[in-house]
Amino acid sequence: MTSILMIDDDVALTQLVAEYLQLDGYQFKAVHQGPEGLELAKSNTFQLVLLDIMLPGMDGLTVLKQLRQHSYCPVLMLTARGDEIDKVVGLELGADDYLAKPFSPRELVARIKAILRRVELIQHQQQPQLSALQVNGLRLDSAKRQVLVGEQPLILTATEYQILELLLRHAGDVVSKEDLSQLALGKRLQLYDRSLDMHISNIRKKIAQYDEGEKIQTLRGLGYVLLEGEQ
Amino acid sequence: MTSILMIDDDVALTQLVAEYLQLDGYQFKAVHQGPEGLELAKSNTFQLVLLDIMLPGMDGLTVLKQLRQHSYCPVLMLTARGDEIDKVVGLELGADDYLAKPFSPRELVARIKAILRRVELIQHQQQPQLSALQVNGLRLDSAKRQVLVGEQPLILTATEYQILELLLRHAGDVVSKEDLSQLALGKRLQLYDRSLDMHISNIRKKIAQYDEGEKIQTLRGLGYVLLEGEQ
DNA sequence: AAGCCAACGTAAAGGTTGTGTAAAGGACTG
DNA sequence: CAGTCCTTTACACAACCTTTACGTTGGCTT
Repeated sequence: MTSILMIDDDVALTQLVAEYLQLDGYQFKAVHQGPEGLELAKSNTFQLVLLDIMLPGMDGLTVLKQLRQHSYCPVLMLTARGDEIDKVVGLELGADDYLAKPFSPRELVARIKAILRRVELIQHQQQPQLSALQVNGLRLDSAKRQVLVGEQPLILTATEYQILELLLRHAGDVVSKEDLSQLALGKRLQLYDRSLDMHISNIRKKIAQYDEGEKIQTLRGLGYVLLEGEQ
Repeated sequence: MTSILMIDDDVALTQLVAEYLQLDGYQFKAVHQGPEGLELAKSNTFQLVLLDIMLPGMDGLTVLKQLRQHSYCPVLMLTARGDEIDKVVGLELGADDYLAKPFSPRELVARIKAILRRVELIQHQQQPQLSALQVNGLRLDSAKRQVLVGEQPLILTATEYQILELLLRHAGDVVSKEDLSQLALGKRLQLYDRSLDMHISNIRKKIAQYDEGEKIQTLRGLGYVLLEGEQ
């Protein structure tokens, strides 16, 4: 059961959000004070925290900063309209996303799901027993931070390795460009941002030096898949 | 019991609509002021809202915009004749349909039923326990966003997949072209719009590569059904 | 039964959008 | 300040969706 904590002094808003998230099957709890929220968040019993920036008593950014000293728990910041600066600061402090008020419940749920899906990707990523795995002629050696094509080690940059590792660890699954960008490049995918495409292109080129077969398949509009050779 | 809220300052009209909808077995309530209607709509006790664009006090579009920040509740906009622009704006703000005044009760009821049916389709769609299902030689793997014919995976475009998934999830039921267009293509079905027909044609062609049997049956004037093999 | 017409099937053309990639531009490092 | 890496720019291309056009089908009228 996924539990979500909301820290916001707007009681009416928290009640509204409570309704929607409970409809979607989430466990939900709201508190209206910064310090109280911080304590609860630190307890690590919630999979996600919705955090308002404007809070009486203790600023949302302060809460975030202190929380990050204890916990990686994903945080979605809620900001009043036009707090551009706060957004930037929040993301730098380690917020996972931000959402400007007023927001639609639809949008909120979509953002929450996106974050949780990404967290799952990361956790899947970190399973140590999969430190070495082999797919379709590619061998990942995450201890050495290296990928082999056949016997040939690829000379990858740090970013290229991260992207390829992510794809390898989810071989057969579609990984969205949004997720790849956030997890490997550490930034939201912007319109007309082509850098991820370039990395993919470069990775393909390096693999193709040793193996002509198609490894990374493009799914237009969806993302990329690392093809498994045969089932 | 399905409850419908009508927000319209024309008292005579609301009484008329009340009669018809109650005859059809709907719970009905009318209010004549924007703010009051907004409060009621936000309470989520109604399955559908009929919303007049011309309202004293608070504009119907404003009501809609504010409602959408709190609720998914379906909205059918009522517009005075010739408010073409309003229609467009309303649909962009998230109205589900519009109906020009004066309208016949018969038409109103038809539109209401269409919207409610679509909402049910979507809800049915979202049931996660049905992530994998098999019908008549077709297997849906929604985790991988893939459909298999026998063992062969189909190479579908995003749109084709959406259409086929919708049909598969309602196998044995007729799905209207209007619904398919709105849910898979994201637009109302226009007169002489043949793009949905083309998608169906292409899907059939792709399935037929591996299985000659008739999967998608046309019901002239009604829509399409994904045939279940045997009962 | 013939004829009409609207709905549908689909090939081909048209237009739009996302992606591939070379090359140039920045940013950082030692 | 040279080298490495990441990003941006620019253009080409391919995939995709839609439109057009014409043929076919099925229901309805006369």
